[in-house]
Amino acid sequence: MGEFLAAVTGRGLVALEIGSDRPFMLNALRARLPQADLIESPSELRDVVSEIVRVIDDPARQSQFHVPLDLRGTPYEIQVWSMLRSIPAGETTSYGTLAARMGTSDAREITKAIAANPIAVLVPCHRVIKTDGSISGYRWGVARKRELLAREQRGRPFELS
DNA sequence: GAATTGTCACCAG
DNA sequence: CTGGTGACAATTC
Repeated sequence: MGEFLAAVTGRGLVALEIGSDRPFMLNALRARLPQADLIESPSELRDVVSEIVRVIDDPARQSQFHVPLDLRGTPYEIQVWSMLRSIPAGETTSYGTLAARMGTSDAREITKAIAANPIAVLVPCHRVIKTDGSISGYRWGVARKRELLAREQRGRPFELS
């Protein structure tokens, strides 16, 4: 899937990026949290990383605990991200459906909020696809979105029409 | 699948 | 204000 970059604050996980260029990802992180003093400490992230690995490796199995998330965004974005977290593994929704649940008819408002999601996988924005069922875009590459969905579908292959 | 059209918040100029 | 632009949607071939 590529390299993962996880970052936590005192409140919880604040970023989870996927990519291939470590220095570039670090720069992006610094750009997003200019005030932050970055400390590399793999040992302190051990629990977080193990949960991420578990969610990716075996999405069907419910994860044993939840890493607290330090969601930073507009209230609207945070509300959208919370909805995403209620989508179970193996299921998908469309932008339009979420829009309706938020009371707007414009799927693009939702799209923007979702696209701003800083926490890959644990905020499952990859479970949102187009109304016709086709895979839409993904900040971290459509190929990764497809891979994540394929892994989640694998756990429940008989629900595919 | 691909192409076309409708549509609208957002942003740069 | 104008024009370009989307992690969209509905329709059509």
